[in-house]
Amino acid sequence: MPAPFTQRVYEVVKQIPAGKVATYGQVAALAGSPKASRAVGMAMRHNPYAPVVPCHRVVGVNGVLTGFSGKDGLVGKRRLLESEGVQFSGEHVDLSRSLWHTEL
DNA sequence: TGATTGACAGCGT
DNA sequence: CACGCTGCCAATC
Repeated sequence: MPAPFTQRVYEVVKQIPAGKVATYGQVAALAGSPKASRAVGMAMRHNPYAPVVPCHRVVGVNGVLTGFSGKDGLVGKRRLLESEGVQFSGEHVDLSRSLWHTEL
């Protein structure tokens, strides 16, 4: 049983709609700690709730697909996100169009 | 049980 | 505009 914070992160990430992405900082903030972005990454890496938690929809601060499952694997997930409707700009997500608007 | 690392983010130089 | 340092939370050794 991981920390309650991890569970909160899991619930937040779970709520990310298809075609959009959220940053670690955003998820961490919604989880209750804006500075716990690293802990969010930890939770995603271990992903004890996979595949319930779409960790591929969680990106870095600039929408950079960092981590996940290997550098090469990012390419495939990038296409997957595009299939969901996420707009990509080169090696990063177009946050201007596909950043998850949590305030809705 | 204690110390270090890790899928990050923000501010300063 | 690019690079470096610090702060935070959780997990692993």
